[in-house]
Amino acid sequence: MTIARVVVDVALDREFDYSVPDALQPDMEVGCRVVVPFGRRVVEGYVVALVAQSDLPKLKPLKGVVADGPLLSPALVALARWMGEYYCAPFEKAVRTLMPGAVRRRGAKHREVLVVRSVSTMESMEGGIAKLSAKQQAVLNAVQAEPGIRLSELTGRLGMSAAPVRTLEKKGVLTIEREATRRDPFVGREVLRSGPLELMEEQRVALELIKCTLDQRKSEVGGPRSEGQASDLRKQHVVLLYGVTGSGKTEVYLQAIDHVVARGEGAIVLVPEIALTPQTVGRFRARFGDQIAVLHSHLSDGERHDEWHRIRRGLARIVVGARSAVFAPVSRLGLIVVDEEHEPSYKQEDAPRYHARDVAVMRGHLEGVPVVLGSATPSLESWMNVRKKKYLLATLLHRADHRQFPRVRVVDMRLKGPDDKQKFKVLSHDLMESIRDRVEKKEQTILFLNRRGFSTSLVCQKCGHVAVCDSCSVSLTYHRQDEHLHCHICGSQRKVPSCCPGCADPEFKYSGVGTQRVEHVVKACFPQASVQRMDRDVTRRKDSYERILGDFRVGKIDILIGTQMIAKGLHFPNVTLVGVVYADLSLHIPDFRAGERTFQLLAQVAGRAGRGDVAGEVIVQTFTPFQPAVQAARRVDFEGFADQEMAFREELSYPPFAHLVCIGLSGKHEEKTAFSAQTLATRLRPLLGERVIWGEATPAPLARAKGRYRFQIILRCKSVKAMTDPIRNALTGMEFPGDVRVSVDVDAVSLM
DNA sequence: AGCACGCCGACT
DNA sequence: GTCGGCGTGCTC
Repeated sequence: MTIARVVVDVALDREFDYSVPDALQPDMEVGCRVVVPFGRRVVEGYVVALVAQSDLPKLKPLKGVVADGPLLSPALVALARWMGEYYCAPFEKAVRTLMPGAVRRRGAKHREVLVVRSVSTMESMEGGIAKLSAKQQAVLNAVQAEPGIRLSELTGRLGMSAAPVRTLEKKGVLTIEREATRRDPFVGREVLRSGPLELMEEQRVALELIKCTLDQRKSEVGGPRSEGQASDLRKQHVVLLYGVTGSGKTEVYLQAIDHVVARGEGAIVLVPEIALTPQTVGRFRARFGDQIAVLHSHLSDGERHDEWHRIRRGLARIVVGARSAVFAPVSRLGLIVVDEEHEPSYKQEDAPRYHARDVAVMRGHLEGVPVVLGSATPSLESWMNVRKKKYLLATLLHRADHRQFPRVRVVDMRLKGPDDKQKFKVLSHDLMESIRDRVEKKEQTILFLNRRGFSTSLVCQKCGHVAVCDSCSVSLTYHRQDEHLHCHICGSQRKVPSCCPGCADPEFKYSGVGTQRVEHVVKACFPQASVQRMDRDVTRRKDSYERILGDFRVGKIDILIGTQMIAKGLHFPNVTLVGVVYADLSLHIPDFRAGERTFQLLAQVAGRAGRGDVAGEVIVQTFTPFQPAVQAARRVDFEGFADQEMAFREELSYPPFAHLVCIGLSGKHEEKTAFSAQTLATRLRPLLGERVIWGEATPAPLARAKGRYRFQIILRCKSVKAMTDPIRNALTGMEFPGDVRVSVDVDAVSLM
């Protein structure tokens, strides 16, 4: 007798066994969607394994199999299993992660959520509004304040079960409905088709290497395995494509995909969320037309649902998407590309906290498919794998667009001599003159600063009081536009006080610089130039992102000031100057990767400058001019930087020389949370092997966020299992007081 | 997640 | 007493 191990839709972090009736036996496959009795109910789920034995003596029989075949391939089920195991997450959660919510519900073209609304006041009056209990009143107030609020959101916020809400529904005061979210199409924009470009020598070599791994796999699938010199190459299914900015990595991807598609196979291209712009997608659509499907977080559920099924049915063979697209149900997958593989946004920040690049490598391994990782500034993890000969390396050191590398100048911003006022100048003399020069020549300038707002903080000069967020341990940022103080962690905002809350003095001083301040200064210095700021505050309105970039492209804007979002992959030929206003910003975050981040950022930003005939210029303002990351960026020297940084990492057993696990605990009560962290650490410690380097339970660098206190325990070891197995053991059966939540972050990319 | 069960205080 | 509110535990 076969037994089906099933993960049910109703979220329980468990698997359930059912016996399979003979009649259903033929249709039974791993990945099938099935209907099962569950308590007094009947629910749907997925078959994740077929086994012969069960721990339980009596099993209920399966009710049925959903007709349209398995939604998950066995390879994807295996991938979920690995993911749950490796990232210390429940298997059930991993399975759910493989499927967009929009797809999970059968028959529905839309995802449905439980949404609560109050019935119109007239009707609820009949029910007698006076008779409500305190809890019910609280529910009603919350619902009236926010009609259409999600049930889960409501109960979470009020800290109660769903029972009072259901009671109110019975009374007819509220309605709880399944709400369907919007429909389909992605955009009505047409794209001009274009053919392949001619490759330069380096690109050709890179493409050949990728094709070689592709064909290797083909022969492997086709015939019996032949041992020999080829086996080395076969094991290495990952190619790191290290190519400087402008070296034409994308063209290599496109032609590799072409090769795959010609064989009737599909491909997945992962792109960082922030780079998933219409331009990027357009480039792929121009080459492959309707064969392209997109998957990213800005799609509506309906759109995601439709794209997903287009992929599954083979109507679209090539998927371009962000992180979660690594799970796209491409049948006959032939290639996975991870562009900008070093990007931290590939890490999911809630469970399962997977890294899409690493999942891609694992999926490639499970499905016998090559994986191409591309970057101008590879992660040290990938670089290490190249050194250890686990990955193959293809290098593009020349620019395909024949642009010259920009000249990078580092400007020392430290105060010299007593004449200097104790004042941080936003723009140094050098940068100012360079901008003036471009404005006169009608060339364009980009100014980069990785911080929004006007000033970092509001400081009282009398008593030193600093405006701090009530629920997060960060100082508030002053935004000039609305005269408000904003918290960049929780998003709360308040009016600027008229006098100091500490000593009632009306004198305030703003310190630190944000993009708004830069905009202000630049506008004052160059009144004749047209200046535009671009950051999350400006871009919130839909389409403004594209509009600004459009204006910049056609030359309506002379100087563009912005954060991260202008640093990535955008290419404007008339930009001949890039200024980095304050390079140290990312250097001072309390994270061992600060140097790596800074180098990557500077290298990316520098890549924006220069065109064929005019060498671009990059001016980097810094207070730490001799910092290795800054110096390496000046020379555009990734390998030199990697050598130096690797030595430091090795000495301290940091990644990539060990894996790092960060256990995070958060809660509203500081003592309870701290105590939980200490208890967990004490319980965990004796379970850890000698090879694990462990830290004490300490407050996280961001000690409080959104009203929750945060503590962490950091472990390092060459073996992930040596950490996750003890963690799982320590955690089982452990109860935490109040609202204390625990998260386990394997290969954490941010330790904030 | 949803459905019973059973314990509580507030009323006929 | 009984009834409704609401926390708790279970689902192969």
